[in-house]
Amino acid sequence: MAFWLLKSEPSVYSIDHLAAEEKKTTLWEGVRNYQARNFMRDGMKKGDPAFFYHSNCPEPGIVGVVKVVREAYPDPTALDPASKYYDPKATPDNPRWVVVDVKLEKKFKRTVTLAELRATKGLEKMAILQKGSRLSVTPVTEKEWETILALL
DNA sequence: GCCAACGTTGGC
DNA sequence: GCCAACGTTGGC
Repeated sequence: MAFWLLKSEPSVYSIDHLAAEEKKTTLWEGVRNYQARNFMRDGMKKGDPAFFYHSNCPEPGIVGVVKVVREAYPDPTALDPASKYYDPKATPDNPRWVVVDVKLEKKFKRTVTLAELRATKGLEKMAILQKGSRLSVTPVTEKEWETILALL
């Protein structure tokens, strides 16, 4: 089993949006970065847990845990001209972009803030803490996972 | 809103 | 294949 971190701007899609979904499940759509896509396509397996991270907001940080409930398949928004994620280079034969389905497992009672992550020993290597890191899907080690859960 | 860091695009 | 220009991200 592998551990992950999924980043989203809460003004676009927050953990509360996910909580409001029927079945508390959503497809992680709109990823348009090859490295992030490859993590979803090649790395994320059914049952893998992932942190839900809020970025670009007043209090950036980890707000909960989701679980992969369906492995990678073509991102329908890439093929939909009406979608803001539409990619004219994507075709049904070569969909280019993928999504996974994730289900809300737990919303934390409080946000584990970015500042707190930075101040915690053992998390220095996390992708999210690297300067200029913009990947929306990144792997987390088991140790990092447990370290973060222990902060709660 | 600023701005640094980064990925992508496209001319050559 | 290089690299400048451009657009986007995301913390502050």
